[in-house]
Amino acid sequence: MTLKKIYFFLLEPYGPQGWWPLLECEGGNPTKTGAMNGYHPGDYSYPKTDEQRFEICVGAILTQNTSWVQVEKALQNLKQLRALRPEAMLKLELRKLKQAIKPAGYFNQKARKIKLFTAFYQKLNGKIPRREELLNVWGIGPETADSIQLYAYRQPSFVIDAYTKRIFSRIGICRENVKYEELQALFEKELKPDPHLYSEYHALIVEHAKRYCRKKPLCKECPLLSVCSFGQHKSSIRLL
DNA sequence: AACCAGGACGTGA
DNA sequence: TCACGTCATGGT
Repeated sequence: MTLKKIYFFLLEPYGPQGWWPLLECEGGNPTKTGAMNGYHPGDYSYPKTDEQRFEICVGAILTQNTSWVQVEKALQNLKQLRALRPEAMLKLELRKLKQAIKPAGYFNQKARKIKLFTAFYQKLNGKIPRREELLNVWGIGPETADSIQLYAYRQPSFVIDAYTKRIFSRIGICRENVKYEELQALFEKELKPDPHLYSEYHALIVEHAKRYCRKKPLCKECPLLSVCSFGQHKSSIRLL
């Protein structure tokens, strides 16, 4: 009940976020960050094509510990090179790949990760990968695996990230060093396994963390002020 | 001019 | 298991 209530507390002020952002989609909205056209609020029917699915996977790797604006630039470069398809990506010279994704940082590691993932992706031949399979690919950790599951394949895996831990530990629901699978299990227990709900919730969490629940939080006008125990003495509603 | 961003891996205790 | 160092660019 608590987690579902918080969901609506976020949805009301922010509205549907239109994740996962794509380079382009019909009737998409401009990003808040860059000049892309890929947010599609309220439309959960993406990816519509296999190219979009692959683009989401690559974006999920590129955005590891990196802001999305930088990832947009990298994706644009890859698009320019026509490399946002598995076959082309595997053929692309390693140094050209590194050059293209340089804006997103960690380009040595990420180039290798993308190559390895692409080989894995191609072997799937359209099948949906299991979470364990994804985790066995070098460079795919829990968050990236769940992002791919949820946004590329519409599987009900709840994505946990640093923002999720920050927000929900401040609220008082968990501690700040809660383990990934532990917090994920809580969300997946409290919420029905609906990919639309999971997608929207995670996107809202990111938006909320950027707007109010920053490192230095802006608690004054926070929409969650009434349910948050941060900096207060009110009894916490700790579930973990 | 530090600090941070939609993490993951390798290492040594 | 776990804490810590490393990877790298660009925006604020």
